[in-house]
Amino acid sequence: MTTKGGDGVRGRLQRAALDLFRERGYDRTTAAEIAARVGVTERTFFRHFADKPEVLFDGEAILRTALTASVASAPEGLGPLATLFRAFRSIVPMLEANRPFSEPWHQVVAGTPALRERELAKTATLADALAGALKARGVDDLQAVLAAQAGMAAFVYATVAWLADPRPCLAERLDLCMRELATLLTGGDA
Amino acid sequence: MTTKGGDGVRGRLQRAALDLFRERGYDRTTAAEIAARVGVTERTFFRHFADKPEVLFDGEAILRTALTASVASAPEGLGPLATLFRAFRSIVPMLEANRPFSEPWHQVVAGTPALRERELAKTATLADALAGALKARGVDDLQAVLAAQAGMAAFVYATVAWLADPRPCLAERLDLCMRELATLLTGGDA
DNA sequence: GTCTATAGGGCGATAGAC
DNA sequence: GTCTATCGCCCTATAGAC
Repeated sequence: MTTKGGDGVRGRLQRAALDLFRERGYDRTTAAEIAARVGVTERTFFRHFADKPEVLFDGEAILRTALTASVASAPEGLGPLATLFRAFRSIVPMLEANRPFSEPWHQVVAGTPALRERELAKTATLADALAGALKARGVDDLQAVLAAQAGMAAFVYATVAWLADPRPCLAERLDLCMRELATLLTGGDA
Repeated sequence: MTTKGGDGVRGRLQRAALDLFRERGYDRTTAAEIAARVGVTERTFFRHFADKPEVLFDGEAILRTALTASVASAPEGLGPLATLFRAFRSIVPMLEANRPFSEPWHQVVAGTPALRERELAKTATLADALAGALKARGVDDLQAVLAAQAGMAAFVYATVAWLADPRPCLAERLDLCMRELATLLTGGDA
């Protein structure tokens, strides 16, 4: 859900924002202060980001691209959930490389209602994209939406737990969540 | 996710807000205008609702109370998903009675990014509460969270489809979504 | 209730890249 | 010349402080 950001103004704004949110808290930090730390004006901040929360949510688009590409290239005949888990596993290295940035990022987001709300919106966008990618493979609408929602829930659970404690590793946690999901759906008497 | 609201100032503010959002759109409507239509000041609006979007999201607390009560009173030994579906079925009459209000409400919310974001937050709160209610019955954390998320996804899908088209009825749509959830895994090898 | 700071949009001006 | 990034200033509505 995050990325380090490049060397341009945009990336520097993102890192300055995270630093300031950690120092003073999200609502005690103004967009003008973030901009000032980077040496640009408040107006420039809002040209890069539609609103204040958006400065911390650049990463969703990257994850979305990687995950939908994986779904599209999955072998024929693989079931919807299995296809999704293959996709999640494929981005594990990316997430592991990004952990030093994701860890403080997640702490700030988790502790700030306005940012949690935006995170939910981004997660929903991602789930929608995954459902769409499944539909492109011939999965029907309802199945695609349910698989994407359930799969995302497992992915988020695994990721959050792993950010709180790196052991066991993310791949192991993902496998565990996926298996629990399977037993939930088949084992329970609905 | 909604309620008609009573005859008090609060309920009248909610209905005035929905009307105005439909007439002019959400962002072309100010909190002061909503207050004025009801005959109170802007300050009174913000005494009742923490922020502007909140005026349309009173219903979540009511649903949450009803659903968690149903989960708590479910028969022993019922599986997590079955427990949730029993709860969803129990509120079908309430939702059907509220349909005349929910239908325009959903159109406004679906068409307004700021409101969709708030709706996701409310849905997440509801899912958290359901996971908590399952845990109180002895379901372990991961299973409870996954069941609550998957169940909510099915519930939302059924409700949205039913708001778009009343036939088949909500109860039938719910049953269908629940059954599809169970067959998610059988379609492919996870 | 009143007063105020901040979010965030509109618009034209400026400066460099090409 | 155009295109793009930034600035600066004006504005209103939100929402918190008093």
